[in-house]
Amino acid sequence: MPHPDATHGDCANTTTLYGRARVSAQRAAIAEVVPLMRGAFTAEDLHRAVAAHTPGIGLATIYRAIAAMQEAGALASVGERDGSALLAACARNDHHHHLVCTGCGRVVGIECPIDEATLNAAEREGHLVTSHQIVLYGLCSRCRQREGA
Amino acid sequence: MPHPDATHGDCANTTTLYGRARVSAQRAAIAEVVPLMRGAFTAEDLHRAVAAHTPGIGLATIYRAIAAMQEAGALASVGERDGSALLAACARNDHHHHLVCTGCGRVVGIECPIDEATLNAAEREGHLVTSHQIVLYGLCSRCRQREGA
DNA sequence: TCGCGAAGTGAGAATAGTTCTCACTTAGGA
DNA sequence: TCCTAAGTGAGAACTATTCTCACTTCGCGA
Repeated sequence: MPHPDATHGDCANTTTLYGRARVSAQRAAIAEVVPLMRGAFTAEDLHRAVAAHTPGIGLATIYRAIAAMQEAGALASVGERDGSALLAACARNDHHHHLVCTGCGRVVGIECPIDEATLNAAEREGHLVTSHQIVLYGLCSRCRQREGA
Repeated sequence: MPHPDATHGDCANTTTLYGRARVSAQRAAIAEVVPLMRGAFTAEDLHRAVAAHTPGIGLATIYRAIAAMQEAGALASVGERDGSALLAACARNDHHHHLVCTGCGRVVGIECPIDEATLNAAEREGHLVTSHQIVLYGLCSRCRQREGA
């Protein structure tokens, strides 16, 4: 049951997040919360966070919104924690990957670290690479500074 | 209940596959089947294949062996299919990654496609990369030839 | 050869993340 | 105002994986 007084539809942000999918009040609420999530989060984390703003929102709605956002490239899966998928919001729309900070859990978007030439090495072996999935693990700049201090 | 007449323990192959873990008859049977698996496979696929040689082997045993082999680096997770984890046998022990062929499902071990210099770019932004996980998707040499033909 | 403790096993119950179903509501175009 | 497609909440269903339990086996020292 979409909340009657929530904003929806014409929000520029949400159209980016959901692609061409219809944007209801619930999805708009989710779209507002996602960029505020710190680091990688699970579907349940997101449900809790959204429910704080929009009480009564169903878990199924969360999963449906996640699927729509993943399809639109606004959300990425960056591994798993305790058996549930870890998600991260994508602030950028271009081709990029993620660095998951093992210190604070924050997820940072980074340039694609695959060198074209190196990628061609696979081609020299006869393979044709059409897509790839990369997750880097390490320390973000903040945690690194904190460790150094 | 380990099968009384199965070989175990002193198989050079299995010690590589399981690291320092104890190698029972069941695990030896699994170790024999894993290299024969074509392409990526699920735990259930492996269970079926092993059960053909060793009837009655439990699914829990399969999962335990998978965990041991992953720890030993003999088995890698290369994504998922229909909600279950996709696994691939690692023929090599050095640092490498996998190309999952979208044509035949075969998994090929490939050199790490991350250029040191490019990886350092993340470092220039202040991040410290300690590990990474890469899966490439595309066509293996065989499928590419078949498509070209 | 025996005894002992650690580790592996099969069966199946338990857990939990995710998906599906259903009746209903809403958006938006004609 | 209708009509249709799509979204919603609730909760059941599904299913991959883990856990528990009683038992067996291995490895090693005496």
